[in-house]
Amino acid sequence: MTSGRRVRLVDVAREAGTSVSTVSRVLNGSEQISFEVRNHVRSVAARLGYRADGAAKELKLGRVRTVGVTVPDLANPFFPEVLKGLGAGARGAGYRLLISESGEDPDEELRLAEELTSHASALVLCSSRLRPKHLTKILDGPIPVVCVNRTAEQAGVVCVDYRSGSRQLLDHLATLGHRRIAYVGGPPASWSDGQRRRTLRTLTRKMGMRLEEITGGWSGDHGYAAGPEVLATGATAVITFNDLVAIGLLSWLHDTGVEVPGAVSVTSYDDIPVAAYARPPLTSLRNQRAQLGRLAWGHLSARLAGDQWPPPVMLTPTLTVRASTGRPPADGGPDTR
Amino acid sequence: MTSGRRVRLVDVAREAGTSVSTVSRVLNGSEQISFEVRNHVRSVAARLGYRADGAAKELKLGRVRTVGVTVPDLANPFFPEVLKGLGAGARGAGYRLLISESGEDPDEELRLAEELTSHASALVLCSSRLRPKHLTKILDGPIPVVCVNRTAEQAGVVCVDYRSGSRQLLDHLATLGHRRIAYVGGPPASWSDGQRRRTLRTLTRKMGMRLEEITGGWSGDHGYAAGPEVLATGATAVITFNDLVAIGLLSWLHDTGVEVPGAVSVTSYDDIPVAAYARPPLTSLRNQRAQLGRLAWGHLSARLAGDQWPPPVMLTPTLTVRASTGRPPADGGPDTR
DNA sequence: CCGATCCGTGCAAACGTTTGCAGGGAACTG
DNA sequence: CAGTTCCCTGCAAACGTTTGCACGGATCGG
Repeated sequence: MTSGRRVRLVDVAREAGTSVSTVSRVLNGSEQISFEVRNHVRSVAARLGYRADGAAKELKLGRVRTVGVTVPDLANPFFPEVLKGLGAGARGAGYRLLISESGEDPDEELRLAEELTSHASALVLCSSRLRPKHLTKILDGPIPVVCVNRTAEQAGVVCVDYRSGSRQLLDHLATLGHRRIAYVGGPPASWSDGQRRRTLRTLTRKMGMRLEEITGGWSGDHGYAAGPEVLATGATAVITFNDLVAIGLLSWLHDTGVEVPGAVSVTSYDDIPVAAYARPPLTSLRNQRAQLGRLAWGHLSARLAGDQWPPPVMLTPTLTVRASTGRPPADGGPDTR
Repeated sequence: MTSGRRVRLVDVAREAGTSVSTVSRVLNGSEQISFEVRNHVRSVAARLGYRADGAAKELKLGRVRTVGVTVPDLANPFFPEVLKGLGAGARGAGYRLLISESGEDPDEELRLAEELTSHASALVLCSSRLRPKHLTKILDGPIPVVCVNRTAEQAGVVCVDYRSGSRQLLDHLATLGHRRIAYVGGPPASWSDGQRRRTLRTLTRKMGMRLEEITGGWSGDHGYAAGPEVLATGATAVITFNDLVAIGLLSWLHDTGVEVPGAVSVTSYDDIPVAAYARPPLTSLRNQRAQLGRLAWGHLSARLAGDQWPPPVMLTPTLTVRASTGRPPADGGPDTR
C-alpha cells in the first residue's frame, strides 16, 4: 500500500478541493481558517499520510533546527549521558540532535564537523580531538560552536574542571599515604588528558610525590594492556584516564593476583555507572554529565537568540570514595601498621 | 570575523564575476568549466568560506542522504556498537546518521519516528518498543524502515536469534546441573524480552526445569534492585535481560555475601565489553553487534536501490563461558559432589 | 572567407514549502 | 437597500540550489 511517490502539499490540496496555502495554514495550526475546512483538510491529510518535506520547510523558513554533535566514542558511557542532557534541552526548544562519532580520529572528526556545518544550525564538539588549527577553522565557520571538555576562543565552553579533580585525587591518595603514583594516560589528542597530566605533574612535584606516566588509551582493553607497565613502576596508586581504562586494569590486576587496594590502589575520572559495580567498586571522580549537556544547550540557545557567548563554565567534580583505594602496603609508604 | 550572513552561491558568483550556475558546476566538480575559471571560483569560494545550504541542496536533489535511527537507551553499550556498524556502511555510501534516543518510552519513540520520517530517507528502529499499532503506522509511512531486534512485515529485519541464545543458556545451565532458574526480565515493551520469555518457558517445561520470572529492567540499578526477589525464589541460576542488569545483580549478591557461582550462577545476554571485566567475569551470549549494524545497512541500501527487502536475517549468538556460572550448591541440584 | 562544429558560460525553471497581499462574499450598520 | 467591515481563502513570490537548454565566440575545414 506504500505508494512510491511522496505525497505533497499540492496533493492534499487537490484532494481536499482547496488551495495549497489553505492546507499549509491548517497544518501549521493557523487560527484563521474556518472550522469545517480545518477538519476536512486534516482528515484528508491524515488519510493520504501527508508528511511535510523537511528540506523544503527548512529552506523556506531559513532555519535548520538541528544541532550537530560529534563525540569521539559512543561506547564510552560518558558521552551518551552528556547527549541525554543536551538532547533534553534541545528537544524542548524544537531542535534535533544530529550525532556523529569520530572513532577517536582527528581527521574523521574534521570531516564530520565540516559536513555538519552545512546541515546544522549549531555544532557541539564533545571532547574534541581536533588539532588547534582545524578547530580554529571550524570555529571560523558560519554556525556557532560549543566545546564540551575543551577550551576555545570564539566558542561556548563547558568543561569539567579536571585541575580541581586531579587535585582531589592526589589529596585523597596523599592522605592515605601514597607517594608513588602512576598515571595511565588517554588518547594523545585529548585536551582533557593534557589538562590532567599538567596538573598531576605540577602537584606531585609540589607535594613531594613521584609520578610515572604510562601510555594508555580510552577503553578497557587499553587498561588491561597497561597492566604490566603499571606494575613495573612500583607505584602504590594508579590514576587512569577514565573508568573504562580503570576497569580493564582492575581486571588485569585480578588475573595477575595483585590485590586491590592491598598492593595497589586504583582510581579514575568520570564515575560512570559501572564504576560502582566494578570489583572492587571504583573510587572515581563524579562529574555531572547530564548537567554538562544541559549547560551546553544553555550556552547554545543564548547564542542562537543573538546574545554573546556566556562565560565558560567549569563544573567541579566530586570524589566518590569506594573500595578500590586504601593505604599503601607497609613497605610502600610511611605508615607502619 | 564571523559575518552574520550566510554566504550563498550568488555571493560567490558576484565576487568571482561569474554566474551562479558556473559556481555551482565548479563546486560540484563538473568537467566542463575551463581550468582558469575553475581555480578562480574555487579560491573565491574558499576565501568567502562558502558552505552549501543543506536544505536547499536536498530540496532540489530530492534526496536526503540521511538515515534516521532510534534507540531506547544510548547508555547501553549494545546500541553504540550497532551504530558503529550501521554508520560505517552508511558513511561509505554518503549517508549520515540522525540518531535519536527514546529513553525507553514508546510514546517518545513514536514522536521521534514521525519526526524522522520527514527528515530522513530511511529509518532504522533499534529494539523498537513501539506498540504494534504504532509500528504499523510507521511502516506504512513513505520511507523504508529496518527493524533491528524486532520482526515486522513490510520492513527489513535484522535480529539476534534469542531463541537459539536462550536454548544455549539453558543447555549450559542444565549441563552444570541446575534445575531451578530465575529470569530477571527486561522492559515490558521489549520484543526481545518477549522472545526470551517464551523460549525460556517452553524449554524449561520441556527440560523439566523450573522457571521463576522476575520484574527487572535494562540498567544496573534494576539488577541491583531485583536482588532480594532473586534470592527469595531459591533458584540456583539466574538469567538476566542484559549484562548491565547482570552486573547490577552481581553487585547486590556481593554486597549481600552470596557467592557467585558458589551459591548462585549468573548469566546473561549480549556480552558487552565490560562483561569480561565483571567480578566474577560474566558468562554471556556474545552477539555480533557491529555486524548487526552492517547488515541493517545492507538491507537498507538494497531497498534504497529499488530492490525488495532481503529476507530477514537472524544472527546466532555464541555462548562465552566465564566464571560467573558453575555447578549448583550440593543441596540445590541432583549432583552429589 | 564563409559555414559548421564545439566548447564554455549564462538564463531560467523547478524542487515543496510559507506567507504577504489582495479579493470575494457574508454579515452588519445606518 | 447600499456601504462598510471583517472573515476566509487563493494567488504568487521567495528561500538557495541544480540543470536542461540556448547562445556566443573561437576554431577549423572546405
